Amino acid sequence: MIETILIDARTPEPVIMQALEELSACSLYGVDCETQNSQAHDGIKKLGSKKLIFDHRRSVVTGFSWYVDRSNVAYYVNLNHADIENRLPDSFVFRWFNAIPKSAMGIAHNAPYELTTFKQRYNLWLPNLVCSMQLAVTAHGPDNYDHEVFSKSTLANIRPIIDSILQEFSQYDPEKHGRNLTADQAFVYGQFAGKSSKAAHSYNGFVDRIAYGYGLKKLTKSLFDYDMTTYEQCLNGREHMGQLTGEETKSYGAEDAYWCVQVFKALKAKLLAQNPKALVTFFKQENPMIYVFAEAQVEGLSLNVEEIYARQELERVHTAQLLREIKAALRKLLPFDRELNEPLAKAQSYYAKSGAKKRQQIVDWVKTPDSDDPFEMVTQVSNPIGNAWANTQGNGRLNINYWQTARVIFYDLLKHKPVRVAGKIASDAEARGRITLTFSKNGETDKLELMALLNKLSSVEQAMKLYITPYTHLIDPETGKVYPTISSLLATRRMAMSNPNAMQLAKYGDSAYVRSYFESDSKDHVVLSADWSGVELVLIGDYSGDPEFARCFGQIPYDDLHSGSAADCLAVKTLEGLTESHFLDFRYGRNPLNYDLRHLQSGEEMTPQKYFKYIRTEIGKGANFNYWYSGALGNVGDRLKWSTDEMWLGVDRYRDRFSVAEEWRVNLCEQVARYGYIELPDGQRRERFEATPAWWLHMQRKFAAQGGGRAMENFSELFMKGMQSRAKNQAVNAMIQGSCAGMAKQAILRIRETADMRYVRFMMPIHDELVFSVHKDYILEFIPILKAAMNQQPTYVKTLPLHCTVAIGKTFGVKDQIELDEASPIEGVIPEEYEGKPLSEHIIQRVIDHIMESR
DNA sequence: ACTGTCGGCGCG
DNA sequence: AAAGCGCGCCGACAGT
Repeated sequence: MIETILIDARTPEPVIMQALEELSACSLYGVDCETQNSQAHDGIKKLGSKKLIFDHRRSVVTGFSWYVDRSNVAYYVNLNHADIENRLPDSFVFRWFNAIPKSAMGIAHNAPYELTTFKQRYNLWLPNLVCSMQLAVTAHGPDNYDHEVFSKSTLANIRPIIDSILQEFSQYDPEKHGRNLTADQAFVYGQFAGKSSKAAHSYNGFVDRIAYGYGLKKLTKSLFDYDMTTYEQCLNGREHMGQLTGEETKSYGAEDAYWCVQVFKALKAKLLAQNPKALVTFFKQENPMIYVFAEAQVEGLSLNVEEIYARQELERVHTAQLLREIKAALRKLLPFDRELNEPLAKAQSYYAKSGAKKRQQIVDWVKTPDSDDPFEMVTQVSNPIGNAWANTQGNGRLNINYWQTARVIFYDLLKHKPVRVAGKIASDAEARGRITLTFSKNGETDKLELMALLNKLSSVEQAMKLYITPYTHLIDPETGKVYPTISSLLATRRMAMSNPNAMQLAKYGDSAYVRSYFESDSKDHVVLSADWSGVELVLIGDYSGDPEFARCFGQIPYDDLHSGSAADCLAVKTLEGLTESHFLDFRYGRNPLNYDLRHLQSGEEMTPQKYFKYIRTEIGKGANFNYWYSGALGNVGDRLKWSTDEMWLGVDRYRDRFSVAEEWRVNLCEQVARYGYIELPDGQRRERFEATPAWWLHMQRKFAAQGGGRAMENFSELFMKGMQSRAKNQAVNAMIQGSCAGMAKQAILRIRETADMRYVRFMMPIHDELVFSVHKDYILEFIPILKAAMNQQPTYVKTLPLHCTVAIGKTFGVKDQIELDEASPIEGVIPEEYEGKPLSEHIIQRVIDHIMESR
């Protein structure tokens, strides 16, 4: 590290002048700001106990640091530290800002944060800023590591679960059992191999430990073997940065400004040597997005605050009533058997351990008298509604819908045979569906009633805990807005959103209403959303050159790929001998061969039209994604109740239709197995060392070093096989989703250049969808600009035409959004003859007027 | 009281 | 032989 100089009210002017002169002559500098969030609004503070969220509208900049490349000093400025008398006024920030040369490049780690803060507090956009964290994302994935380090690291982290692995896999025979694991085997396998587990004992945990990482401290460690001071060390027990003096903070603050430059230079050099194409993409595509992210955060999203609180009120009353009914329904079904359910106790250790306690809690609650008061009623048991209302936690109380309780109810009290998915006992929505079906077949009405009530409760709980409650905490009381963070730090370089994540708004089902709480920026704006049509599949078609894809996607409007896949899948056994043209008959209500059309889960009879729509999406679209990202049809097969043989028969059928694309997929898998990475057309790579034979050998050695003999060998082979095929699937997925993400970024950047941004604001990306707030008088002009930006993608798509559809509405609500390219008639606005077709400009104007009148 | 882990579910 | 990928977020429990 280098020397750091504190600049505060005591600093002699010549020192300041010298520092600013150095800055004004530089071409590269690092910058970092320190903030404290003690002024955050109450809602965010409430969330503060669970996770750190910045209320950037109220954050106080305690100071900032900068470092000029190759200098021997870094500076830290006291703006709002505890030594009040030494603070410098805001004017210093402007003086500093003005000293930055126009041509200089600034580096910050997590630059959107610096951008947002300087904009919010001083109304300054730091120019030419480059994010060293974003560069790390271009340089490596979140789960990539130095192969040397990988080779040297032992698998010691597996030790906590090694006994259960050996125990469960002692009787496992790969020849005989294959993928058919018992519940306990599946559990322990999942503990180590789980895709989304970050547990220390898991493989992901192992990788996490050795990964380069994205955080500045981890990168500095992995690139320079330097241990930076941590935030906690710097705070040293104090609550926030504002409680430290400038002197106490200076070296911590300045470290960041120094090291982000070093990280930038190291990663840039590495990319220049290994993959210059990706470096170009970084500067022209990935890094410019940091300004988009910062702008989106500064502006935030407008919410209908009144409706949110009204809904909260309503659902509280609703939940109280549901709980009364659930209690009554349970009362009818009690008591439990005297003894615990033996097979369940064997299959589920938590049940053996605490099943009796759960039973007792249920019995006790049922005995508790109901209350007419909703608050009392919803706080009798633990649930997201009551807990948010009373501002409390579960604290060991009964939660009716918690998976353990649910399983005690389903498999103990109601005596349903445990539903298993891949060996593991399940209690999710699908399992509940199957259980309901059984009770329905048996005519067990009391049990059916309970199931229905529990489903209702879980639906309300989900909407409240995922949307309503967090929103009430995140809404800024002054603006009625939320200020989500958008980032692109994912393995595929897709974008993500958090606090709140508006990408995960329900579109169907009971909580779809939440979407309508998201509003345009002002009363004379609309929410405009544009979706690419089938873009992931179009890309597979484009990259592979497959003639069947070309037939489908070679012209606008596209033909329908999902129906053909759906028909193929149904033909395997559900509707034997079904052809695509017979399936298409269903769309128009025809069923000349009198097929028996039923819902796959409930068995309910369906009209041909409804069946068509349902199957096309669930099975057709499902099969397409299932296949290309897995090389098989496991999910679809489960839904269609296929045996293994039937599944592979379905796969053969599917592959036959797309033999060229299949060859492309296989080649891509071979590529990643050979080179350890795949490369997108923009040069960005996704590394998957896990796909290579070298990885296999390393892992074999690592497992062997852990001992355990035959059982461990069997376990490890099962894992390694699974991991290798997963890595290949990830490569295919990264190729497609990564390209889509690049297209979305290109489109957003292009729109900022070509549209009049005084009348349009980018609200958020939703992967294949871009959402804007647009002034009513600018919509007609904007749409062609938008479509050109989205559909002209020379980097990614070479042969097939791209297509997108636009919808506008008063809100983002499903019912409010009016489709402009696949119209549904509205009386007096959209004439009948436009059904399913694009609207003329004249009619679009009528739609706009219609929306404005409805305000 | 805090952390790590897990099941579950919303989206593309 | 093979058996979807990518996320963010919540709440309960177990271990400390």
